[in-house]
Amino acid sequence: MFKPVSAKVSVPAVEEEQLDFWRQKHIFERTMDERRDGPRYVFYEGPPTANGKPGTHHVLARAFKDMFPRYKTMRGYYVLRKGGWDTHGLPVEIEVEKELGLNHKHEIEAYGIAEFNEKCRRSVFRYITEWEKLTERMAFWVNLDDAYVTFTNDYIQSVWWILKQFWEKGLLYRGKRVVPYCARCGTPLSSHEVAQGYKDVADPSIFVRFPLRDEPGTYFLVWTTTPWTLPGNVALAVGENVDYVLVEGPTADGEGSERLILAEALMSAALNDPEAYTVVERFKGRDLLGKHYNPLYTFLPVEQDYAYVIAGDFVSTEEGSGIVHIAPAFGADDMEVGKANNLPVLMTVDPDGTFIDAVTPWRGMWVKEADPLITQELAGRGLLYRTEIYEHSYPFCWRCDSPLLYYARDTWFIATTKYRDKLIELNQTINWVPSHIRDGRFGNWLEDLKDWALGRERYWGTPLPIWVDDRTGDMICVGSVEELSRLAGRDLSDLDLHRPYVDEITFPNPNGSGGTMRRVPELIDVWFDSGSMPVAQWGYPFANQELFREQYPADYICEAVDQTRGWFYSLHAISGMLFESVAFKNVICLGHILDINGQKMSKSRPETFVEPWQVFDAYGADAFRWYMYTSGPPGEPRRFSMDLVAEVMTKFWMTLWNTYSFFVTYANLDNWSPAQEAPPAAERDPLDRWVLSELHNLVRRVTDAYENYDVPGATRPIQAFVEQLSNWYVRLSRRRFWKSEDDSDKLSAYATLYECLVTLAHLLAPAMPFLSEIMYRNLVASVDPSAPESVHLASWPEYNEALIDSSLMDTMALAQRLVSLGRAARESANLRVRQPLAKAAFAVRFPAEKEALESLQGLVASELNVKQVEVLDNAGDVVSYRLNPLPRLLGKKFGKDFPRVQKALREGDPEQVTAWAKALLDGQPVTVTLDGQDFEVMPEECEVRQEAAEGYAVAEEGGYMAALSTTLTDELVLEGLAREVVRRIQTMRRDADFDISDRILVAYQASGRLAEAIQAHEAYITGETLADVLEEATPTDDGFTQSFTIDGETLTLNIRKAA
RNA sequence: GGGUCUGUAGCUCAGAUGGUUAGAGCACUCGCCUGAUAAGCGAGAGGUCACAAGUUCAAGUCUUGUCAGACCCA
Repeated sequence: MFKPVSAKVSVPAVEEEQLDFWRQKHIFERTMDERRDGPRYVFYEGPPTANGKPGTHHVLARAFKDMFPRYKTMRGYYVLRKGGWDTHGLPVEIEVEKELGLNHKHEIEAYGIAEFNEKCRRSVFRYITEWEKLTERMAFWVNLDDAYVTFTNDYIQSVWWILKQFWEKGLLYRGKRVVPYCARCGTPLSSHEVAQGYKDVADPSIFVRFPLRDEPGTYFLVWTTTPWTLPGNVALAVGENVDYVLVEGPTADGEGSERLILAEALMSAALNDPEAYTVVERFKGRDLLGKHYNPLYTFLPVEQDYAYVIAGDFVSTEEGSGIVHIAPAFGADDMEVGKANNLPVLMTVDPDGTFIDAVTPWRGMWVKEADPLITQELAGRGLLYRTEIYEHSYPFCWRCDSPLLYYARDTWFIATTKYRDKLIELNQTINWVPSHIRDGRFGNWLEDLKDWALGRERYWGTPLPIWVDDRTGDMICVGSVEELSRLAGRDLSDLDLHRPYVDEITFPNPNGSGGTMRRVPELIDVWFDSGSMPVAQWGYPFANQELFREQYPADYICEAVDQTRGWFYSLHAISGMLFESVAFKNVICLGHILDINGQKMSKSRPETFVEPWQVFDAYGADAFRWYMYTSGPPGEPRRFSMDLVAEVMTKFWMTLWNTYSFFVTYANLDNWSPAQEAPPAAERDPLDRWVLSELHNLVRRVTDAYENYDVPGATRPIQAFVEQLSNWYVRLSRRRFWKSEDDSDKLSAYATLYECLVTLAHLLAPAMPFLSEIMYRNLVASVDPSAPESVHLASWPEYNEALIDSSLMDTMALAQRLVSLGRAARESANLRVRQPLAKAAFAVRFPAEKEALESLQGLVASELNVKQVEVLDNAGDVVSYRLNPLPRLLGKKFGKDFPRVQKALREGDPEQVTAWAKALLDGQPVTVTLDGQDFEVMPEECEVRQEAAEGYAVAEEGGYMAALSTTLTDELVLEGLAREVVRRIQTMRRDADFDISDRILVAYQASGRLAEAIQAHEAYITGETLADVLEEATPTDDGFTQSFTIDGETLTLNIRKAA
């Protein structure tokens, strides 16, 4: 006996039961323990930060992370799933600053770095319980008890070790980098801080004349919105392929003429009075390269050559003049072309945002305040051409609201560019899903690789382990606590490796002749932390050397697509530079979750915001997960709402549940068990053979999809199969289960449906861990003591090629199509399905289909409730023909002539068409002659459509036709009425809440033809309704009584349970 | 400003290699069926396949451009 399964079910309740079972039996731990000798499959968990609540997008990522470890476990692999937490970085600091009401770095230092960092450490796990609850509830199996945590000394020490490897390879260096910088707060801002602070503002912008050194009276016309950067100017940039012009026009005072160089496309926008100028010469940007101009200012000494024209691919002809002023200290592009051309960096501004003393006219002045004064000063020298107001969006500090400056700071870099070719080469071996990421978003990023700016001037993070001699500048990179202890001359194994404690460690220069070594103030980028996890999660190389080797690199990782430049990159770069190996072999990049309107889901729009727990509580985790897998390609953004999960519930979860419930109900009634012998598959009913063929084909498809990391391919076909199983196989087989004789057909039906359900439980296990477990435990584990206790400990199913019969599958698809057409024909003639008809005739497209139809005629006949099924008879039933040449075949064959041939066949003379049609149906080729040219058409190249004669109800689609004979004999009418009576008794049984196996007594009173029908079909009616007695009698008060009118006849029925 | 991706019915999505009259599910209307079902079946309505040019006998599909959205970078 199986445990009874009610069709009514509370999904969250049954899922909670499974959670209890897994907890009590330690199933998750056992998925690893029992596979310990298996081959390794390695999954890396991209560490989330637990200082915010997990949301729907986390369910998405975790659902995708979970399925492959589960699948591979079922394939016999040992899959260690170590969790991890990302704990350092600015987002954590910002939370704590808010909490403490701190706004500036100096306030943090006044508060105390030790206390501040202690707050950070504690705040990291603020929502850890929420994360753990969510992870468990959705059944993401990852080991959180033994998770790696990036703030531990062991982790930091491994990161230090990596940095030291890079140091020894000469990859760590100090250089200048332009960063968005708030001068008032004295700190650079990270990109997400900058993104918060954009505002639309109107700034003054100016066009300035830069006089050519060798051509007096000629000027470059240059546009800028930041006059304060002009004292830092060292070059001008042009687009090499942009068209430029030299124009001549009047000077401002109208007393002479001057010559200006600017982009041709911008003449009308940039020139004061474009009509007044004439073009003297045209050239490309590249013709201007190297031309010198006289610098506007010379506040700082310069040794190398400068103040000439260079090429910049960022030069735009959308606005300005097409000639861009370059100040490497104050722009990222500027810095880059400056480096490339060996230009100086003129640092004219102090870190507090005021001009340095050397800039004498404006020394000590806040740069933005100096803007109008500089403009004035240029005007005084006749170099100002024009001023205007420019509206654009500009970033402001989100804390203090002052405008950010782009400002060059000294910082530490990793020379990733030295490994660029290696990283590109390694990337080619990674399987990216979707595949375009490899050479697109990620590949482009590697092509444009810049050195990794590693340093952060902050507090809560991994300290950069470089100590500098305060006298000689000698540097040491420390790679372990042991090494630091040795240098400091004392045991530091208990030292907290964070600031401020690590800053307090100083020591004399080990070369004996220097001063004191002190740590540099920087921390490192948190992305370096998470990218180090393949090594640092094990504390390698200080511990777990074996484990590391066995768990590197990862077979599979999965995160959202924004990690392309985040974790995916940091993993890849560190791994490539450290080991010249990839860190991961397969990766799925997920698109983002959007709300139902296609906008980013936000709590500020509560009507479209969905919390994960709402979904778990309403529909459970399986339906939630299933939606994520099946709703579209993984890399695409997906819209999300409760209703979409509800659809999964009714269309898939419930359909499968009820098929399962149906099976268990009848198997228990019949005392069936899987131990009972059933006929071999080949000897079973065609319906059984068909569904088994579909099943084994499904196993093949799903397995292939899993092997290719194709998630929709591993899930959507299961849904389609379940639909077929429920609405075709079970619906058509129902009678086989409730026939009372224990014959071999019934055993075949049970064995077939059982195999389908058990196989489905396995195929679904990685995607729907709950429902698959419920089914498996009841159908398998409860009856077979030797079977694994959980489906997640079981083996993945194998398919049997011999059972896959593609012609049977085609045949069944044809039968379904013809039945559907037959129903449409009934509809058109208003013939209800309960009314039996004498005949259904079909037109099919190919001779093979004729045989197929014949092999399933019983099934088609019973579905359509007709006595006879046949293929249309050309002689009698068909009145006309139409021809439909098939473009796929004939288009290629006839090329340009195809449209003419097509027209001739489709719209030709009816007599000719009939002759052609008959020939084609006989398998003969026909020849179409057009303008003396012959075109031979083979039977398979042209479809023949047939139209039925009078007396048929007809429906047609795509070359197929169903024709139902509409003539009703007395006999058919009586049979139809008997079915009406059966249906009404069945409805009454159900309304009376009888058990499906209860036997009943029926009394009736009926008029005319109804009475006749009941008498004629008494055995049929009693058999269908489990009636012991069917007698004409006056209804008593006993039992249930109801009256009906059917086709004008009256009927009163009384039913009660038999004793 | 640059890169990658996307745009097919009111909604969610399918539509190798160009080829018949562009499909499914949901939702809506009408009808049917029901000893498993939160169900099932049939019909109706709903599409200038974002737009425009081009290649081709033939374009949702290929090319180019434009527009819109998402993400990343600047």
